[in-house]
Amino acid sequence: MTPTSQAVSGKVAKLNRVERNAWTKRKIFDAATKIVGKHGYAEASVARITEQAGVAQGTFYNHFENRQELLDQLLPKIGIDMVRFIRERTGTAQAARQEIERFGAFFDFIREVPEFLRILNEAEFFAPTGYQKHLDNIVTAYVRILQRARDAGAIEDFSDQEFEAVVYMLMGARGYLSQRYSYSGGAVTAVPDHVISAYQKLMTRGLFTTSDKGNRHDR
Amino acid sequence: MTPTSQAVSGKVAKLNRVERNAWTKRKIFDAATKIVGKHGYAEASVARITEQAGVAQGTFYNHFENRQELLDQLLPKIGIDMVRFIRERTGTAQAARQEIERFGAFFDFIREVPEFLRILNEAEFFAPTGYQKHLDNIVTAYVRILQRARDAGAIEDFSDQEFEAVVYMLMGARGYLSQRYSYSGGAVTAVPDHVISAYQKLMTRGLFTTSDKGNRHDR
Amino acid sequence: MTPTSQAVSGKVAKLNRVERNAWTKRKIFDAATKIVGKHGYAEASVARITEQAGVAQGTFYNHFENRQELLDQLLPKIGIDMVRFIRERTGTAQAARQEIERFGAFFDFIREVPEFLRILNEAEFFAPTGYQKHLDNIVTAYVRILQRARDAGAIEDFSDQEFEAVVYMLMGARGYLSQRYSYSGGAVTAVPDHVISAYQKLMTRGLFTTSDKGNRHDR
Amino acid sequence: MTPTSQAVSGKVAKLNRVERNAWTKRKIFDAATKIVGKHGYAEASVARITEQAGVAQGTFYNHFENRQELLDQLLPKIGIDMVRFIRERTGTAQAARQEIERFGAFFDFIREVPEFLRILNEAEFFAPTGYQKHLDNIVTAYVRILQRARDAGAIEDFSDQEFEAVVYMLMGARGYLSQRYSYSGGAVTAVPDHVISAYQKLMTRGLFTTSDKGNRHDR
DNA sequence: AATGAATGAGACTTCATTCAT
DNA sequence: GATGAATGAAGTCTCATTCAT
Repeated sequence: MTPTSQAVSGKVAKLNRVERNAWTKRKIFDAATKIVGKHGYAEASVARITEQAGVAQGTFYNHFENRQELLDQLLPKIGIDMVRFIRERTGTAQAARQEIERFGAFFDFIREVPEFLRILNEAEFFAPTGYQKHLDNIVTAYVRILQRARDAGAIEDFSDQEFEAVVYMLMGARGYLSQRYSYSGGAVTAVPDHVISAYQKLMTRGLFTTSDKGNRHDR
Repeated sequence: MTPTSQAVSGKVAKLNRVERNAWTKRKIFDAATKIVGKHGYAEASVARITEQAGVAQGTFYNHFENRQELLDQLLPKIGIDMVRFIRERTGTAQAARQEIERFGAFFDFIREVPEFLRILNEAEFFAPTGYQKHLDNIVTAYVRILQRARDAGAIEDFSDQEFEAVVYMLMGARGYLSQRYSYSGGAVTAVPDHVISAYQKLMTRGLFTTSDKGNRHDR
Repeated sequence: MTPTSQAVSGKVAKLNRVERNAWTKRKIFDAATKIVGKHGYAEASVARITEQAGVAQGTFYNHFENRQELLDQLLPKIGIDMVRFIRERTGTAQAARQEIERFGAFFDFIREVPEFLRILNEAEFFAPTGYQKHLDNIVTAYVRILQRARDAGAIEDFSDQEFEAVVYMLMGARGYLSQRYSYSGGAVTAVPDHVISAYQKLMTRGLFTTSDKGNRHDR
Repeated sequence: MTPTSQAVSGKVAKLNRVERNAWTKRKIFDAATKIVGKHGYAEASVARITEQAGVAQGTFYNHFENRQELLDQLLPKIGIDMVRFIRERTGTAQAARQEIERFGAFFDFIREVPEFLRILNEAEFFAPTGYQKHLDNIVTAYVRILQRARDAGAIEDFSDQEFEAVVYMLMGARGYLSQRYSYSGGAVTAVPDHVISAYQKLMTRGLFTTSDKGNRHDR
């Protein structure tokens, strides 16, 4: 389902009780990810999820308190995968360059896990609790990144409070851009170059010091 | 309901047929705006809307083909009010300053029409047709503003395609910021100063030339 | 609509009150015939009929007590046209031959007035009063025909009561045959020859004396 | 409900899951038969059927895809009962005599299963799929009977194609006769003798060879 | 006589959740 | 723990008819 969670690929011969239990729960979870990712939360009825998972409807309630509980776990789970994915693809270059790398990695992740975009975008309304949890995760991590860049002198003149607002703007920008530019004819596509360059100009100039002198006009 | 459309404040003694018709449609429309704004699209059943409007359920279908048609009209309608509202509050200062004025006016509008935020945010899923229409309206208008600023020399180095991406980023930034900072304890509040300053720094430096020299450090 | 009722083909310049009244009623009637014939009684809502007729819904109730009243007039009206149509196509040959002519003329009428079949078949449930009226018309006329044939010696051995039963059988046979053999690919088609020959054998031998001697083996 | 399916006469103490399931489905089916038979398809709303069956509306959809699916099963199911019923009452006499037996048995069946007539007659419009299935069943079986009679020399001069038309005529005759003569004052009654004699004369003389010599005038 | 907006009952269907087996 | 039938509330939409203009 996600790059880091290799799909369970078949019934293993012998499982103890705990393993069987976890395995069933996992089947349901993966089924939900698949369905929400492809058809949206609204289509993710318990009937449909359990059918996809190959278990009975009643089984669902042995593993989750209710439908909402599962739905609220979806985004934070994948969100963590995303953070790890992006971190792994961010080098040790200048702060401004790193930000562009993160931006690109975000779109790479969308193509890697096509379910993510839909789960992210709809979560706000269909899984508000999970959405909030995800946002908190991202904001916390991102603000820390900005703080470090400020400590390193790559950012000046922004307070911690302003950093939070900046992170929301970055997330908003990515969210809207991904919706506009990640799809084409039903398929998930790479983001166009002019979008990357626009982001680069706006955010690099806006956020980072140009004491990485000269770079500004090189681009 | 909206700043420019003063609420019909009571049954006028005599209305001809056309007026009565329009008045009923308006009652339904306003009821829907109120309900979606307060409780979201999902709660905006025809039963609830017509009850709020004080008409029978069947009456709804004399004025709208179906529930979705009404829902899809909500956002574009208010969106136009918003554009007008912002335009009226934008002066003739430098382009960068105007952008900050627009940003502030956007948040003023949210407080003026508290329904807007929810209608905007949920429209993407519950009224996709209307959402798209609204986006098109905004992008068209906004790109034109940016082009004029470029013509005036206030923006350099951005192509038309990049402008479109920029507008999506601006909209995304506002959308996420408004969700984070416009509410407090259930009530709609003014956006904090540090959010405005963060936006100002990021966008002014990122988008506009500082050939309005020196200004950069004045702020 | 029917062969004998030439469609009113346009607004005549000046009509007095009575004529205008009749003209409106006629428009509604024709619209109903068209709709029921093409889409069935179930689809013939007052809204649809009046729309087709080009009048307002309320106008309907100036001319008909209610929807059912109109519906019940449809079949008897066309039924009379049918009787006349068949009579005109029945010669003065032997009684048995005349019956075959009537049978053929029935199918000719269906092709002439394609609305008839549907109106006839559905009337039993959607316009029972009209259906009964139509049946009575047909039975009365048909029994009289049979009686005359009996008087002429072409039929023996059937009582008046039996004649009524025979007429129901003839009508039933035609009804079922028309449903089975009058349509082909959506269009109304001529009835196949083997159907006519089957009818001819069954009814001629069954009903009429073969004192028209030898004929039986001629065919 | 039907002669061959004795009604389940009360909740049996212990039923396993499969049996309980079948029992519920059966309750719904029987309720529908009763309602359609007494009040017609149009009155057979899911609400009414489930109320009659003593189950919740939602339960209906655990057993039938939708309302139409059940409706379309009604006639073929009873139709099969009818065929069996008639076959059991048909002896080994001459072909012509057997046909009269079948005719009489048809009317006996109507009295045995009073729901049948209404279900049959309305099915054409309210359950066309089921109606077609029923017709096919009947035509197939009936044509075979006629073919065998022809093989035995009891019928001459009819082709297979003509047989099909004949069967439609027989069915039409029965259908119309049953509607006319099976009811009296709301109750289902035996068919009058003169109807039987009329059928006997028409069909015996029309269809069968009188090489069962002399018989013709014996009756 | 014509209009057409308003009415409101009632239809089918979906779905999260429960619970006996 | 797994099952899946049962539940019943709630949703959208249709339509014959009325009535003020």
